[in-house]
Amino acid sequence: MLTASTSKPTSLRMTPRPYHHGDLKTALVAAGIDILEAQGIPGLSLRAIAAHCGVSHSAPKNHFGSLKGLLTAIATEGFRRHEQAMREGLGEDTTREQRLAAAMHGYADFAQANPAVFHLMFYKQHCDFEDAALMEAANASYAVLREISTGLDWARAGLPDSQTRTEMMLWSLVHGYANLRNAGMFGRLPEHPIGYILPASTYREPR
Amino acid sequence: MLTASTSKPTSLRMTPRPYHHGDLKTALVAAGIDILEAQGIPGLSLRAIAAHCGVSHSAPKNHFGSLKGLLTAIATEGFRRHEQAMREGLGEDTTREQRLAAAMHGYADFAQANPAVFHLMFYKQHCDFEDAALMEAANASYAVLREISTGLDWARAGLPDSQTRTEMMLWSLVHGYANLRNAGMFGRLPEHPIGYILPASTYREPR
DNA sequence: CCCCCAATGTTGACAGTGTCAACTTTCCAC
DNA sequence: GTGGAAAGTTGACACTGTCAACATTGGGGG
Repeated sequence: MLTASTSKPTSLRMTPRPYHHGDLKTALVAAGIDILEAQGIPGLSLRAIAAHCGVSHSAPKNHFGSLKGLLTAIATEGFRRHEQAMREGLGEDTTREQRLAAAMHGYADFAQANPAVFHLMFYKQHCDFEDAALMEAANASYAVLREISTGLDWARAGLPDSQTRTEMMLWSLVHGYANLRNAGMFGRLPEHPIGYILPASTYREPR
Repeated sequence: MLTASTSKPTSLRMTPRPYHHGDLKTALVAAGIDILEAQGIPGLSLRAIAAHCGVSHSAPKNHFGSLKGLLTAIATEGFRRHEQAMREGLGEDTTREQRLAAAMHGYADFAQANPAVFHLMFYKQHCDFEDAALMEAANASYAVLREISTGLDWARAGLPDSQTRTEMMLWSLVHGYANLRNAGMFGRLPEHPIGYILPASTYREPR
């Protein structure tokens, strides 16, 4: 049997799909995110991602070891974009409360726009939370909320760790809101943006 | 090769595993919950559940149609237990704020004690949220929080739907707290029970 | 009382999955 | 140049959910 074309080695300048991809690692993560948001986790498979990159089903193993490794890399990229989404609404000239509200909106909006990636980012069974890069990206994302809430105190007075409790409260609030909304749990309730259920001093009109 | 025993048809009174199980549907859900909490979602498979009940790999299809159907049934049972967990701490003689705090503790404790089932209950990709039984169980669970928060108002004044906003805020807060704690996101923060980050009037000392 | 039929379980097959071992191709450092 | 490591391919394996065809059981109408 003769292979029809693509048999010419390097004669013409047509770059006939080189044996080595060039930047397969990045391409796999990007393809994974695309498939994830298009078809959800059930449609995401190592083989589908590999095929999407025009590469054999076993190629990803060289870069990520296992499916969990690839999912961890996807979640890491997700945290980077998540952090970016939170920082985008942050003007330097606004009050601390307004900055906090903007970050909360960024948090919730990202979750709504990228539900599958967002879910992956916080699901232990799929990602390796021992991974250094993932931890770094996750901490960088949390640091946004942490920085902005510094000095604020909504937690009850008279208890220690007021700063920590404020962070936990705000994080829980926005994270639960994002999850419940993505799950459709607010379906029969009137629509209320995250700003409507934030503590009073962080309120701002939704855009 | 001879099968050792269980070859006698019906001679002795030993009930040699009758062809029909009797209550397979319930047994499958119970086995599913057990496997789910022991090995997480990756260990949960139709075939494993069937084997756990001593039944062929295809028997569940008669009762649930597909894997999604079985997972939906598991989630439904999860919501029933979830509601029960919330109601357990509710004494009739305490104040409304104390009752609310008790329900919040029940919510968070259930999530911590049954992380895999809890996760399943709020994940659209796995469950069929059109299922009538699931919806009924989920609404019954939400009704606890709804009943108890009636008349309370922590959301900002001057905006409409204060009751709805109060429900959304409390639900988001406890749901996010449960999820983040289960995901290990509070790992490096000091431990704070849900009572510590509830709005001031619902505070009670943790048991 | 008996027989038929619907409900319940079983068996075997199929396509699809992640993982691994053995192999080939390419590129880079010495 | 050349040897070895990195990158990609191929084929196999066990496992999964789903389906069609079949076997078994038990209950309700003749």
